[in-house]
Amino acid sequence: MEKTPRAQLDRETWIQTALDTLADEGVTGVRVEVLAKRLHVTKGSFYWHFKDRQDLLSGVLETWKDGRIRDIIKQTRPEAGSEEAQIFRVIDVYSTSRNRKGILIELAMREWARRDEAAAAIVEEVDTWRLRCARDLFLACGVPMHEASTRSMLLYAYVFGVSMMNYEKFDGDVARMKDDIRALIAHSQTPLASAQD
Amino acid sequence: MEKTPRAQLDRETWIQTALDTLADEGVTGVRVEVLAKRLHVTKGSFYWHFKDRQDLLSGVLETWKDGRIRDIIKQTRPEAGSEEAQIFRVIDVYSTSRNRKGILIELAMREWARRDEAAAAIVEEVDTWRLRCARDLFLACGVPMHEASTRSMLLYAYVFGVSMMNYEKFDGDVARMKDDIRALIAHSQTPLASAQD
DNA sequence: TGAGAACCATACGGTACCGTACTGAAAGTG
DNA sequence: CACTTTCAGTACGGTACCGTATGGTTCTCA
Repeated sequence: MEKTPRAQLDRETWIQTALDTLADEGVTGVRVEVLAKRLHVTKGSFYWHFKDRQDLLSGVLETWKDGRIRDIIKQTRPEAGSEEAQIFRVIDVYSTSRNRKGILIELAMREWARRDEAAAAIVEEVDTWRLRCARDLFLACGVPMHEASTRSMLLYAYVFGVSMMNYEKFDGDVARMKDDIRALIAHSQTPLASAQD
Repeated sequence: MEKTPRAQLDRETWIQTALDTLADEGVTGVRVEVLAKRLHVTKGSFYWHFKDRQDLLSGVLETWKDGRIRDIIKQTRPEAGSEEAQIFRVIDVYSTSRNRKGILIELAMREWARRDEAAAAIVEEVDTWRLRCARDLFLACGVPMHEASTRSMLLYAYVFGVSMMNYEKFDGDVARMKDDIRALIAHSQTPLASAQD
């Protein structure tokens, strides 16, 4: 991940390392000298590429925003007939244990946004894109406008919320519960059909 | 809130101040000298009441756990006939902008739990209590077991998730959406009835 | 009232950061 | 080959913490 002892670093490498650290430790954990140690250089390098720590953090925000918006557009690109599968996929991206790093970054960004105006603006922009794209999928499924808005909101609140819970000791069949919840969010009128078998 | 210049402090006061700071700044923000400044004393006081910073943090965890479990038990105490109202109330406690401080502490605890075993264990214990109590409410409404588990899980994932989102720019009628989501989570088979009017 | 306990202040050493100034090396360019 | 640009290292001052040691108050109660 971070070998190549003699290659020159660039802004992008620093930002990626900052994102890794952000996932593990939160914003307060992305510190100049810590990143430098992770990259096996000294901070002399850092202050060549960045004005100061805030400059790095701004770069992190931009990089994250661009990536998230690009991803959501790709995932919800119109594909007539497979809209429901796309909805399922959007749910799975952040609610299954795959993509653990993405989930951790997501949570760290929101923690950051609670205490920083700039981060809050970025998260709001990303959330708005996601909600609109998900709503369009519901609309393409024939769901009326207001209900489409409501379901996309429930969808994202659920995926972010579930990634924050510790439910291991609650119920053995978590997988089945998650399937049922996914169906409840995505389907229209007969939720929890699988609860009857 | 913190006047009374000559009153003696006790453990409880320090822990409450720590909880306030936790809500605002997260765990990394509860620092001994910062709390001391907030209480207008020096850390000489702190180290009389606590062995070290970790001792305080353990106290915070215990205090929070006890309060949350007491609250959830009170809120879900069997009241024949008003189970649905109780479910609504459980949703509202953490998904409306009232109780802002409680929500912030909740989020900070989960952030903490991601990086600390002890905090994770406490959050898991609290979550398990809440999920079980909510499930019992659904059972009292006549919902079958597995569906009751599923709905209580969706309930908490939603309330914690929505408290983390920035959706102001998405849809004007957030209040109506929240009502519909609440109905979708709580009611059985005809969700989003209000979407038809 | 005087001895001890309870509580807080002061002062200190140690660590982990940020940001700056300056030096040094390597790589590109005429 | 000089010469410049691009990058990284070293060294420094400053701040904000943690935890300890020790001393000073104020309260309690025999």
